[in-house]
Amino acid sequence: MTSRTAVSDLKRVARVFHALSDPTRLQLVDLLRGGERCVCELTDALDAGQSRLSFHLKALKEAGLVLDRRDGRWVHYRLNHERVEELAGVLTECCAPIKGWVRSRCCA
Amino acid sequence: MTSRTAVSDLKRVARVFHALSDPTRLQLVDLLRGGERCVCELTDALDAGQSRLSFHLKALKEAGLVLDRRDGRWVHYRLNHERVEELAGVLTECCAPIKGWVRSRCCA
DNA sequence: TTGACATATCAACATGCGTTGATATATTGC
DNA sequence: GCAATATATCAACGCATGTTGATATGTCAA
Repeated sequence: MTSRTAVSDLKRVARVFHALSDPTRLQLVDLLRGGERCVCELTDALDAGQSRLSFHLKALKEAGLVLDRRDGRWVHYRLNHERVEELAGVLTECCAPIKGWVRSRCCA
Repeated sequence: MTSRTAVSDLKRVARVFHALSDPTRLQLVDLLRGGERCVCELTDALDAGQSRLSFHLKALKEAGLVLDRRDGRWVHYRLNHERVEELAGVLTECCAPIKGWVRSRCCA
């Protein structure tokens, strides 16, 4: 046994981290901390092109980090707090050192 | 004021998240949770090419997520728990909804 | 000093990602 | 239905990233 985490899980987690690996998307997440926002609000706040925002919102949505809701001609996005919390948990686990884990010393 | 977080910070954070956006690197982080490991142990565990591992370890190192230590002809890598904890903090902040933040409704 | 070993770096390549501008798809009000 | 508005998707482009195999660097042992 070399690892305690399935590779398929790692791929999934990697995709979520990738969604957070872009400054524009982090700005979006930051804005959404304040609550639900429609795309036009986000476009104004970031002063970014419409297709560009749409691209990044899609990336966040596919990673499960945000949820959307159509309201008439507008679409509102909000943080998926559960998923963000889950991800924070993954990182917190890394800070807790594993005890009783047999060290395989290949080199002295 | 559109955001509460400086863009320069976002770029820095984005780079760290990017380091975690690859399954191989997540596997490395997972292995390092068990403590310090030399490169040959990691190469064995992942059954990966040597230059490939070196590439990914460099990425983690430049993101500040791991630290290295030369010991004779071997190099040992370990998690930088402080940095991982810091990143977990960034995510935890996102889960705490911001109160008293005036909503700018551009659309009803 | 020479040879073996551990690790890092490099060059070349293929693939993926983010940007932009154009077009498509709702939805509303007239 | 038609025009206007909000958002999504597409195509094309350039750039970054991950992989591989070859080479360089550093360290030890004989």
